[in-house]
Amino acid sequence: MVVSTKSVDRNPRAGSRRSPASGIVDDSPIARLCVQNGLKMTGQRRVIAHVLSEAEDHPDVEELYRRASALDSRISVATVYRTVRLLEEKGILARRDFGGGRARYEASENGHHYHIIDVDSGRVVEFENDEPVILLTQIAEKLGFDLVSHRIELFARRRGGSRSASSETKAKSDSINTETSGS
Amino acid sequence: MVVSTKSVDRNPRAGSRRSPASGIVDDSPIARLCVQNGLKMTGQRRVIAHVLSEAEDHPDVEELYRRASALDSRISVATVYRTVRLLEEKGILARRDFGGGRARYEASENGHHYHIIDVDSGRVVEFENDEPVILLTQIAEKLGFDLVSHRIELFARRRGGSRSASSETKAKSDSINTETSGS
DNA sequence: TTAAATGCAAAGACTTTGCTGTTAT
DNA sequence: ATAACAGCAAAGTCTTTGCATTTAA
Repeated sequence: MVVSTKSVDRNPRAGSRRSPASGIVDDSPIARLCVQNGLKMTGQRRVIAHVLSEAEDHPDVEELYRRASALDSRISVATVYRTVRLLEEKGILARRDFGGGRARYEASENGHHYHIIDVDSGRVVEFENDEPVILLTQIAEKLGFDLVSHRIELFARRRGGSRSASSETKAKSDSINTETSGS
Repeated sequence: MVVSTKSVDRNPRAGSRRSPASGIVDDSPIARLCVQNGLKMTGQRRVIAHVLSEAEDHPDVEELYRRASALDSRISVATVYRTVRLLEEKGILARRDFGGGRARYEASENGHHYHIIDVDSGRVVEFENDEPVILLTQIAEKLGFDLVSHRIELFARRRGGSRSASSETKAKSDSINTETSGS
């Protein structure tokens, strides 16, 4: 969906820069986090940061490369790989595994949430809920552990009717990645 | 640990066979499941089935190959890969992903349980608990889904004291696979 | 007898890396 | 000026597969 910010670059010295190849890439939340983490903001990195910030789904490297390339062709997949790795180490990005062999990414700043994968369509829906972490923390405790992190993925099928989600739910549907989720 | 059954092959026609190369492999629970699923019981498959049945941990293909080869050298990794894939399709094996790039396996017949990965040692401890599935089923329902399956992994650290697990817990510690789980 | 299974090596899919040139600071 | 970064292609890791051969049923 990529709704770009498109603010005009009125003041070149105000920190807001753009990629030499296209004028549509501006500073983004993730680009700012990069700076805060002492990373150099190259044109490529700025584009990738922009793509990541705009992403409302969980793109894999190939998809990120596709989107970034569309904005600036001077980007190689190696750079995308290196960038997501770096950003993951910095805690800016979170790597996900929804099955299908390739890693998928999303901004950490999106807050903590879980994923439910529609087994029929491959679509990923996010949801927030405090109960799992409470339960799992208790379980870990009973086993003599302190919970450091956890992973939950639900694989499910849309129920017949289309009863919409309850109020506490924020459901962001993924774009389908022609996923190779075959048997 | 591999505590082999070692029953002497007194009656060659009684269905209990062994690998031509070594006398220690006999029918195993998983071998029986193979037969029930109409699979041919070759010497290699019998050995692999035996190894899987004896495994108390979650070996990856390389480890399975190592253990199987120790019992019968006429086994190739390709066969191990093909076998675990086949057995997974038949529902006999469950594939796990504990992070680290390689798939790990365990017998499905071990029943439903979850895993807690010790982030310090890499050891995997199993535990049973009915609450997560109840909670997650409810959550899925609220989102308009019917839960098909789910995945839960806890990453945790042993708590200072060694307060043992509560009564409802069956903790099976994994052998450490020199896991490359470092970031 | 014959479909299934195996071995071996080649190939695939995804990811990392060595090296050299470029660039943000 | 210089450490970080990027591109490219080679290499690495895990897994699958084509093909000729063997084998269980």
